[in-house]
Amino acid sequence: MKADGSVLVHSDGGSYKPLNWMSPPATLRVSSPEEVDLELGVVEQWTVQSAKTDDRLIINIHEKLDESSHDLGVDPGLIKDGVEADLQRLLAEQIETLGAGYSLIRREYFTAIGPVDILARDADGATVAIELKRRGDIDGVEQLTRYLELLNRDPLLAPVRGIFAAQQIKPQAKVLANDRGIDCVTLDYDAMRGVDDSESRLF
Amino acid sequence: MKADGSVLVHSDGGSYKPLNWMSPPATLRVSSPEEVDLELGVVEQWTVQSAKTDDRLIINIHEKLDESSHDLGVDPGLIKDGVEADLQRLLAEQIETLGAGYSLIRREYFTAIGPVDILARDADGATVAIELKRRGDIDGVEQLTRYLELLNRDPLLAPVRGIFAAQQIKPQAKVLANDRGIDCVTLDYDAMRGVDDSESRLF
DNA sequence: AATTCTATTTCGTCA
DNA sequence: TGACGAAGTAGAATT
Repeated sequence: MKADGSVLVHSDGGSYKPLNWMSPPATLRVSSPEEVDLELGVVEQWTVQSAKTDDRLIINIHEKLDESSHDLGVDPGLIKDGVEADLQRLLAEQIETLGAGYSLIRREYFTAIGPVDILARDADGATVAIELKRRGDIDGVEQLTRYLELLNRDPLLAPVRGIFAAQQIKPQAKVLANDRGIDCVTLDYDAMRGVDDSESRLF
Repeated sequence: MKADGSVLVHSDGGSYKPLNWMSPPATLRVSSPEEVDLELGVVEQWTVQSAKTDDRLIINIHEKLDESSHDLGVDPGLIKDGVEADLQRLLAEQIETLGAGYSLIRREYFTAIGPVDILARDADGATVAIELKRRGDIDGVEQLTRYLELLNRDPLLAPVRGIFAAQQIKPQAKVLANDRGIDCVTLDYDAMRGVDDSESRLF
């Protein structure tokens, strides 16, 4: 039973799909043989009632092997690493994708308002801040703009150019970026991964 | 962890789908900080390796709240009740679906070689054995044939006719049934359920 | 918020 | 056993 009232009935094998279940939100009512007339051999009956619909899951428990409950606190949610992070790693490794003579300064360059995805140097030695997104939207351009304002106040770095790199850039974002003097680069993830994987391929 | 080596990582909410998992068959290797250099705060690392592919799921465990293991024996598998059982209950209640003057003797009439789904009496008082299937296949006809042979040896019941009832009957099964003098009846589950539900409907 | 589309899908059915 | 489609799909991306 999960904190939201959902209940999963699993077998001791097979896939991740339960034999049966009740989706949240739901409430559990436990009945003992003293309260309710249960089938012989049933020590407890669980009635899991969906809060939204009239669906209910009724579980007859014949034997209890173990019982324990733990408050796991607020669910931090699943953070999927691997897509944007991969893209960042690949671009850092293949920084010359952006142009000949580019060199990496560092990934995740921390600033007061957050980390810049990639900080690099172009062929002329000028600093370049790169914002990476899987899909390039206006939000990303705004974010990069804020970083650029901040970085350009640092005399050791200024002047800092911006590059907005994504697998796909929305027309609106492209217009906004150009308006602010930010270059746009469309990345070919498959090609980049191909270059990266070449050494581990069999043929 | 299930008996087949599969591992599910669940959050304390959300649906039945795990945050991450490894499908069976798989093997688990547990590493402690003494054996392997683990990140700070990680007390144990689980490596779940798929037996078929090179996929592996690596889990860093930061805190153990509880740990227990139970041998649940051979998985009896999921038996879905409600479809064939429902059909049997409905037909027993609406036995006249088979013809005017039919009456129920009993459901699940036990014999030495297994239970006959429904035993009834027709308008002429003759005994009728009914085999129910969702989809009528040759197997079902064979099964009913065996029951009929047995039942017809009982002088109190003989002669016993057979009816093969299903929502859908395969042409091959129909031919075989006719050849053995067994009648075929196609059942309309929705219509039968409609009749049954009429009293519990709001309008 | 509603809709469309993908999935380490899983699971059943049919050929 | 493999192909094909449905799922109480779930979950993400898009409108």
